[in-house]
Amino acid sequence: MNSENIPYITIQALNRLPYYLQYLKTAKKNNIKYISAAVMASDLNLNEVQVRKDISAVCTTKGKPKIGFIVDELIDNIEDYLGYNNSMEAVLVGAGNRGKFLLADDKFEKYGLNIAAAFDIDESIVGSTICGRQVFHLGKLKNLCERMHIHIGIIAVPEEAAQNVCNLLVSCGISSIWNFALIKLSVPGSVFVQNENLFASLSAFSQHIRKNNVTSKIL
Amino acid sequence: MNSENIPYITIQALNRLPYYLQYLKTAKKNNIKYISAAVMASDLNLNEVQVRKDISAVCTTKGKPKIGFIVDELIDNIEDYLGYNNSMEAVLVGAGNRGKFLLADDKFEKYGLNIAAAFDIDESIVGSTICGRQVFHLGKLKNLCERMHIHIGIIAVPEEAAQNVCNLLVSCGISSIWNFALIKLSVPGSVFVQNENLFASLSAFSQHIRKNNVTSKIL
DNA sequence: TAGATTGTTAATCGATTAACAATC
DNA sequence: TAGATTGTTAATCGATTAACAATC
Repeated sequence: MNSENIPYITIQALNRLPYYLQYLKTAKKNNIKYISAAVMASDLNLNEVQVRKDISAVCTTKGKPKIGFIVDELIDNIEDYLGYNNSMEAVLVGAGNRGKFLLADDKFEKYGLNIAAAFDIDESIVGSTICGRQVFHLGKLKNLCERMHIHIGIIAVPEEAAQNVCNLLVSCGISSIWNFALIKLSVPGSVFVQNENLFASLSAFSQHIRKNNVTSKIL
Repeated sequence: MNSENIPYITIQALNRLPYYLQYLKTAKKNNIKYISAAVMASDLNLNEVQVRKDISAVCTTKGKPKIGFIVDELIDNIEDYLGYNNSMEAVLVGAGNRGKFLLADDKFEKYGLNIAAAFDIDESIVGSTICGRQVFHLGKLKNLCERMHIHIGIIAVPEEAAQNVCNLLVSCGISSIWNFALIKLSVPGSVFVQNENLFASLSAFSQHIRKNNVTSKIL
């Protein structure tokens, strides 16, 4: 599938794809060859029509009445869509607590994001190797980005430093930024920023627990 | 604010709260005492009415025409809502790559989630201390949960192990689970599960970049 | 054939945005 | 007072769900 043909789907649908993929791979391991949208929906606690719509938006394979979808083809199609076979090179700024888990979890690489190198200014980290990636001083960022033609940057520094790091990345030719700091970055119009909020889900979790007074109910 | 009075708000609004909070704290540092919804909305790239609705859902403080809201009061109200002053004790299962960053980032504690201890079965990790928290063998889970009256569990193990760990947590009296594995856990009706999908945002990021052919445009 | 399952069009539901009256 | 800003009611927009015809 070339990138011109990738249809845009909603963020919500995109969020469901990793669950479909994990589910289908488990099914495959259990030697299941065919699967219906109804079964997937029920196992994943989703609406049946939603599953069918998501599949038809992302997959070229068609389901067959009475049979369903071919598990192998669904897996291939979703992996294609998510870019498994289309790895992107990125640099990570901030190799402290926030950034380290990006280097550690190999799922990120499987999802098509390959972190070429990490950068920091903390002398106690600079020069070390984390999960096979070297940590360089921030001063070396420009040289490496240009030499390796990297145009994706990940910001995993404290909020106070994020805008400055962002400016530096932009000056190094970075055109897409994945931002883990909780601020709205100012960037030129040509630069794309995707914000990540690690605390969103924690807030929802906390709210539910407090609301239901879970602790005091149990005690 | 006691937990009976916490109004439910939408997930979307909840996701915006951490941004409001970070923004307001920065404003406070810059000695800004009053702020209008319009200014907040513009700085955070949000709709003005949305900001006002979120504030009125979460805060007891009222804005004043021509003046706006008192920054200090907004901060206090949002922190109360998010449970800063209402810490919950939790156990973490899986102190490998996935789990470590939860121990490392002190923001989680600030958001009201205090991880009392971590558990694993990997003998190379068991017995070590990560960011001040001891890593115990999974066999000691029940004893600790009961002794410390802990009812919140975090699952940060591989997908294959997640359901078993979940069952174990439930048998230890855990009633709320924050699940980082990409599977739908089977739990008794009384147990609450919040799923976290670290790859959702990465998928959206990848989609945008591929769609826009950013790399090839630049090269 | 009968019936299970797909794929799509129409209806519903919920969140966001617009319009506007109230108020300092 | 005039005008900036709030808070709320109504309109819009978009995602989810329901209904149903097509098909193996």
